[in-house]
Amino acid sequence: MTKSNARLPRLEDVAERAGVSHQTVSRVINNHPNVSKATRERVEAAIAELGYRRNTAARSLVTRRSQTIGVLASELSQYGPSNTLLGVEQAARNAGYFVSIAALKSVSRESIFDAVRHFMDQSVDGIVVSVPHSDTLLALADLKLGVPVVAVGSLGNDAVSGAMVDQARGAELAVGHLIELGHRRIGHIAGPQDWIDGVARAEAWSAALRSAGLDDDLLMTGDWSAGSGYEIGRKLAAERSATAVFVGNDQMALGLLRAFNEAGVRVPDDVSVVGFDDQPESGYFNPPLTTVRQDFEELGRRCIDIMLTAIGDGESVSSTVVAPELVVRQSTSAPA
Amino acid sequence: MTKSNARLPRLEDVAERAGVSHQTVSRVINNHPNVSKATRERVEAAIAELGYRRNTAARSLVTRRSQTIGVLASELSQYGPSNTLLGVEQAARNAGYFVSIAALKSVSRESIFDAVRHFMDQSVDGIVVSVPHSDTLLALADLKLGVPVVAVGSLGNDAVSGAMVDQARGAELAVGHLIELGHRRIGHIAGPQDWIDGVARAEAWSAALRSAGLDDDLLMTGDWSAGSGYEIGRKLAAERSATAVFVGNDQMALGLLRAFNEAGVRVPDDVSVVGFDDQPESGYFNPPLTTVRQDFEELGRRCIDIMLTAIGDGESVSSTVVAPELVVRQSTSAPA
DNA sequence: TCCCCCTAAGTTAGCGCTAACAATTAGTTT
DNA sequence: AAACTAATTGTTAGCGCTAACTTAGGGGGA
Repeated sequence: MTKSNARLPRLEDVAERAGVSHQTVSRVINNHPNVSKATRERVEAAIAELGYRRNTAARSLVTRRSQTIGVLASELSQYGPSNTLLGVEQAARNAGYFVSIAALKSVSRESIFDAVRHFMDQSVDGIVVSVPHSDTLLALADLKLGVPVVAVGSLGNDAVSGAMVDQARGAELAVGHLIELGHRRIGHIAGPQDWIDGVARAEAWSAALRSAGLDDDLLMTGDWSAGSGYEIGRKLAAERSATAVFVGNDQMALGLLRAFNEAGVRVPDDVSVVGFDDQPESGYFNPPLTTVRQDFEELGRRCIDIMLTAIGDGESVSSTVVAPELVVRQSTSAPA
Repeated sequence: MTKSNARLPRLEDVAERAGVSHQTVSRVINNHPNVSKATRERVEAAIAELGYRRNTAARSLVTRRSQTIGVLASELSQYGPSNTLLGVEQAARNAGYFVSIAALKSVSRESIFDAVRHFMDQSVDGIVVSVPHSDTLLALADLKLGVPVVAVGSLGNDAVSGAMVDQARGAELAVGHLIELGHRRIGHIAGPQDWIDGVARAEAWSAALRSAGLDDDLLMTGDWSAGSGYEIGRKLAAERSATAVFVGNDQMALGLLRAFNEAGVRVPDDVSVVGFDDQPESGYFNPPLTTVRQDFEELGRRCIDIMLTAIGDGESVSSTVVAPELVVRQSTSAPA
């Protein structure tokens, strides 16, 4: 780790010091069998003494693997995606991989291809795609990259494998909670319908209502932002059509809460609100938000599990569906 | 981009097709002078026809540069750090660099060394450190890595260069605004005092008060979380010592707002509150939060500017201090 | 005992690229 | 036109590593 002007030690140097051939050293660092215990120890000592570290470029050149996983991500400034990245990075680094990142400011075919080209230039061993737009996956499936692609939040898409939080279950939990409290008119503020999760939650909301014999006509669509939740909240406050709202994420719920507060609609007395995500702040909203918790880090870890399997470098994967959890706080109660 | 079982084309193949030597092709892709226009065009055509892409590993092996910048980051799930990463990634990719990331779950000497070792194994060309603890920089300065280190949020530390948002100016803006409104008892909820920004904001708050002839005795310390803001808010609500509070970040401000609301303290009628960061949600707090905006992406971009200069690959840098901006919303007013 | 086989090493040949040097051509200058 | 210079292109030698092959020693079965 200390800087020095002298050349860094290489296999040859270690070999010389240990009195073996460079190939034997290579065998030791790659855990090949057929190295006697005595030599192995001698080599390991030499490695430690010289502070030898393998040259990644040379290794990549000959193995044609970079030990690097590319993460293609968008919306990185948001809670979910950034935590997924955290999980991915942690698991990948633990497994000895480098994590290269390409963040998309805007999601378009062009920007995706750009990022993918970037990764191919780096000859990544695999690409984790954390871009929650449904058409992204299709675009990528078309590409036939020659390396495994694992997607965050995609099952049901045969072209690309991935891990996901069970969105349907989460929505069920939220809606079920409201129904149990006695609500009969339950609206939904959905996320954009070109987002996988946006669609999944809206569908599950609708299914849960119908299977309880309730109407699913109170559907509105926002863009995940607090601002859009606020706008919709103003309308909702004027109409007073629902006694409860299941909101697609916590940020829109925050906007909704703000609009209700301004309009004198009391939460939960007049209207109950359930969010989705459970960001760290949600417990301090006004009132503290009942919401559905997603374990994004776990999601990221699972993606790497799948990736390692695909690369042929890990155990087979147990499950690719992460269970969500309902967190009840003070934004829900029985209807008046 | 299409997968094929055949070997990818290499310099040699392009050379053959263009009827030149492989070295000439190398000259073209590296923009060397002394290549005639005619040959350059011929080579470029051959490159396009074959879909040639340079092999990074081979190049790295001989140049001893990886075209990779390592980003050592912590607190990535938060708004500021994740947006800084965004700016870094964008600028680095634009400049033709790969971005490798190591996220720290906990900040300790051990975890930092681990991450640095990881980067050295990858032979990154430089390391951007986005870890806001003051002792991190010291630890890194000790290390003498042999590659440039650029820190996010550090001036005044001679050992490591970096870009920063002008924290003092930001605090001045916030406190100045409160003083102008007529407040005389202005408290501060500081961030942890082992964070560079936490210290800087607290000091500037204190300085601004004193230069206006006011007392700076109402200082409390949180941990940046909404929870800590909430706890402090409960105390503050009971004491009623301040007519205005300058809070170290927006999340703590959210907790404070929640505590005040519970305790029946009206904002801004009873107490004015100013935050710091301007997260996208802050405009939808209850009430919408007056706060100091930081341009994190710009901060990240500046870091890469500095890095490129250090690597010897970019123009010299104009300024390394990013100006913050006061955003006035509804959480501040003249004292009763 | 001899032969076969298995283990533990060593040797050789690139991976695809760039830097350094060598060679050729064209363009001046005297 | 000879002799020099500058511009352009080609040739050679690795960068540090691993895969594939080769060789040198034992141990066991006939």
